[in-house]
Amino acid sequence: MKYVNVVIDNKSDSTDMAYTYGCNHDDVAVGSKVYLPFAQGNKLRTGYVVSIENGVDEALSRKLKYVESVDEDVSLTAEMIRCAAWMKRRYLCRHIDAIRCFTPAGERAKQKERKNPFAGEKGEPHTAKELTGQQSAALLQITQAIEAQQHSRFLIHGVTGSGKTEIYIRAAKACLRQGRPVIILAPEISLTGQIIDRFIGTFGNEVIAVLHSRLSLGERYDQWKRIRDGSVKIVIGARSAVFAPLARIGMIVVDEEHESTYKSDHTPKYDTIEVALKRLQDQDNRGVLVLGSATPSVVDYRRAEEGIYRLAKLTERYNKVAMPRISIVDMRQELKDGNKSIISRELYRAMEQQLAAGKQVMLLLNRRGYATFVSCRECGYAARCPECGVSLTYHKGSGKAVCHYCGYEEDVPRCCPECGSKYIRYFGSGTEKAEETVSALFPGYVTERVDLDSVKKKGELARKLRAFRNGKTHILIGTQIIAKGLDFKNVGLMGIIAADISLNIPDFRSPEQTFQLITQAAGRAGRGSEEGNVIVQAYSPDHYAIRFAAAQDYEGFYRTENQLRQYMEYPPYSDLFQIVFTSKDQDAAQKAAGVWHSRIAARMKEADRKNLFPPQEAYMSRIKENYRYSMLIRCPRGRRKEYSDLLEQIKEEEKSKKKKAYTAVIDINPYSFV
DNA sequence: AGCACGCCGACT
DNA sequence: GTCGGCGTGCTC
Repeated sequence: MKYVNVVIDNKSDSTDMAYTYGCNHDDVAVGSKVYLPFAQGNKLRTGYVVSIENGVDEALSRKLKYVESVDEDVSLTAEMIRCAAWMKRRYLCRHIDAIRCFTPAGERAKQKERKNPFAGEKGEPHTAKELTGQQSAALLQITQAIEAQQHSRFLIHGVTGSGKTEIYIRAAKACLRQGRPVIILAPEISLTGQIIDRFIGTFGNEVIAVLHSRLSLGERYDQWKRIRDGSVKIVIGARSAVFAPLARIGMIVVDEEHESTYKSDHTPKYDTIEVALKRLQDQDNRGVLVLGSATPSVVDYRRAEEGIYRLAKLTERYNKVAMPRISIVDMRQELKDGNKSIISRELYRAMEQQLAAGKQVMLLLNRRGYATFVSCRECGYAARCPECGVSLTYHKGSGKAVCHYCGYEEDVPRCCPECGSKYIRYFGSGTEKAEETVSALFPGYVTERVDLDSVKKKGELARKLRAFRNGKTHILIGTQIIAKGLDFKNVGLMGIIAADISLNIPDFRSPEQTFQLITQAAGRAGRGSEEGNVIVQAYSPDHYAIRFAAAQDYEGFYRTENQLRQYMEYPPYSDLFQIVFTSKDQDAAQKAAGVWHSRIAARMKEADRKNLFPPQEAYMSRIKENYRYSMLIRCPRGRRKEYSDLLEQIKEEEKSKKKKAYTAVIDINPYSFV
């Protein structure tokens, strides 16, 4: 007889703990999925074994119940259970929510036979390319680490077209030689076709599982089983593929590591790179982490500087293709010269020229988020919080400009405080008109728009991209969706309509995101043999993010941004904890936020109170009939445990409360603050 | 979260 | 009597 500690799979906060059961099944182990009686009634519930004990005390043994059966089909490994326990603490989520990340979706469909969706895919036949000196040097370090079977971490900083995929493939080969599987993560699997083709071409589809959002529940389950049973050696997928049921993982690659999609926005709100690191550090894996990006996040580049990652730089492009030419258009000057259109004269001329020469044009409309900011079209002034440095957000109701971090607010000025101009506006809307404007300006050419609204229908995105690839569409207007990873040979020009939109989103990362966006977008132009052109339109063309992006100077941008982060105490020099309170009852949400605020304050040392920002009504204050209040805590570097313990204690106290009229959701280092 | 218990009013 | 409404409290 064994005694097993089990986490029950239900949706309650108050049962978020391990319960001890007796178990007479020999095959039970840490990670086993078990069926057992729980609470009243004799219906069987599901649970997962998180630890095993030799005995229990007398009081416990009196109320002990027994595990009814063990489901060997879908049991997890001890390594997964260790990772889930770590996630529970790190992201302050329920234990079962962390465990569920590792379990197969779509079990209900598991009886049915389904075809293997990749069967018959040939992929691009692998042609071994000659590596550049820089590629060889990076690869050598990585393969040495793989062969030593030691945990280590790499950050590959490689410009677009420098051949990162080739390194991933050869490193994967080294892993497979050791008999160890690999995980390849990509920000969005629909844009990863070329990488998948090359992997299938190299390794064959029998050993590869591609996980993507279009898989049905049944297909998902089948893939999970293939991976768990050991026939799959390479898993390719978006962030959730980091939970793939592999044993002895040799390597996890995180391609385009700076992308925000690696941060989950659902519970648990995990950071994929942190989870990958945790799994690879485990004694059962001891694998290698490889991050790759042309524009590494400031946080990760700093870690490389500190020696937490080994840095490999790839500065040469394959075939010595020239980097694109980036020019900046000062939109303030356009206005002064009487051009009120969203298309500058320079962009118009360049489009005309490229289209006449038979080239295609892409226009990027980075209409991100819902927040509108206050800015002056004449001098580029944008209202910012004097304390937090982030853009102030315009609130229609009160007519005030508000800081989403600390709650600072001021009246929206009637004219610009810098130059006195009356052209001070609430920016952020009106960009929908771009398609209309462009179609009107270029009536002889076919224009299409690609954004989340226009490609909701299945297959719509693929159809539009195909039309552009075939040359049926001449001008493609789109949101971020078109800036990433796509590879069109005939694009002669990429125009960024309003770079200030991403520069002024109310987030400390806005300069970083702007730099990344311009750099990534620039990578879309001139993928063929010729040099590409990029035009960046901005009202604040002198901003360092835009200047360094145009100069294609990552290091310069990083040094400036890193200094600012240090000065302002933003990540990597702190972690930001966000707590969002939601309730159908506005009063209850507001009250809860106030109660948490004073409780946290009471537990903090006086010197730390400056890191606790007062709760405020969330900008999207009513989503689906719920009222939302949010609160931000800045956790200084090195004190993460202390701060999360504090929050865990408050969560624990709340758990025992009779009934709650609100829900509190904690997000560690969130990607959106609105 | 479920589910049962129990305390109350309404109905055979 | 006893059926069922939902408020309360517990789950190894």
